[in-house]
Amino acid sequence: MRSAEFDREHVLRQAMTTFMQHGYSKTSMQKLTQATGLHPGSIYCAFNNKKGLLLASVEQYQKDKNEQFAQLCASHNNIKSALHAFLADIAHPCASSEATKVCLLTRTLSEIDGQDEEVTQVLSNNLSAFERSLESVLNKAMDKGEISSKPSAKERAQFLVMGIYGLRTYASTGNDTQALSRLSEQLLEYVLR
Amino acid sequence: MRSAEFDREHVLRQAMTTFMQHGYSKTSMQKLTQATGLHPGSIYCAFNNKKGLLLASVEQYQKDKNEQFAQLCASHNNIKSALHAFLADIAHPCASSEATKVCLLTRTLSEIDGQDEEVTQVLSNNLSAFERSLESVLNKAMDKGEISSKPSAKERAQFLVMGIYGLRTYASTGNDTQALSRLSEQLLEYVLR
DNA sequence: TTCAATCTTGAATATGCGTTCAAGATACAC
DNA sequence: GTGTATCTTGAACGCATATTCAAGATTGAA
Repeated sequence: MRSAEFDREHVLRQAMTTFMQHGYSKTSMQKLTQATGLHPGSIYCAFNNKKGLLLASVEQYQKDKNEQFAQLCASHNNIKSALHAFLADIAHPCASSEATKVCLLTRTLSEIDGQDEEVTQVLSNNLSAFERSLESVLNKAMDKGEISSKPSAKERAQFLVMGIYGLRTYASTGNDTQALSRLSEQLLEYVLR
Repeated sequence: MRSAEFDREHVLRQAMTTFMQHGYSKTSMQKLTQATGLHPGSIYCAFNNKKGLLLASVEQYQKDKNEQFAQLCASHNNIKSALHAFLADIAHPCASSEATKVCLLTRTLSEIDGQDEEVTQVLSNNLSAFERSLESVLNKAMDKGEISSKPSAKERAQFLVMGIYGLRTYASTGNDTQALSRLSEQLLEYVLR
């Protein structure tokens, strides 16, 4: 026997960055071999094809984002400061030109829309899973009496998710940092009203 | 002499629909020749290249959207019903599977991001022009005393635009019509607060 | 040390793409 | 009616792409 030589997580993080930077279709296999250090044959052996590598990258992305979010929640003792930090983490890179300014899930979903049912499903599922995890955080805040129960956690979570999508797109139309942070504030104010 | 035989506006509307349906890079010249009825040579003669056809389509799209918006504003006597109708026009196709469910400007911007400076500029300019026209409508509503002047027209317009971007992305994650119209309501409520 | 199982390598393949261009068709001026 | 300027046509071109595969390299067990 002989085991694979590459570090799967490392490869997937390099791949996801490349996908975020150039989008799915403009990320050529050549770019992927350069970014990951793997040769075409190895990629095809480990992930079937380009789409397989995308799906594996998406899985890794979601895993990383979930961990980040859990840590962020653990390090704040009230929902307002937690979500404030969360939105700042989104808005700040948005105004920069880093690859991480976009969301792998929404960018790919928008690009792939109507082209591949499987990828669309996976992305949608991951996005709604994250909405539910926001909902659960809001529910906990209700239990602790930090926010009222009148607009339900679900409604709040939906509006927040919509706002995040909007923020990201808004940021891509030109980096008005001032407006972006003002919009984040207003969004948070409304969600925690 | 001899004049061109095709109807430019018709051709551009067919092209823009194709671009909205498949995205820029997956819209092949073959698809465009089928959709427009023009042969490759004619397209290259009239629009230089694929990118030129995109830019011309974007111009036509913006012109059409501006006309629609002006008519919509003219047919409502208060801002609330006007914007309500406007959001409904956005949200309803979003929940369907028509090509018009996406916005040519944002979809293309997201796909092209970081690849072509000229297209990025044109799209961003068009989007902020539309934000300003929303701002102007809000200003008129202030003059008529329909809304207070406290959150400025600019701030309201920015939040509304962010919300529209968010609505569109939210819609693309799965067509929960119920949630979509509820989100529209909340958005409107907050913008006209 | 030997051998076979497995992984790595990267050139080769087939396909689809945007673009060009020379030949043919057409319309208008005279 | 004739000539010419212009438009239309679509086959052909070069290029980039995703994918394959057979040869070479490496591992670990016997």
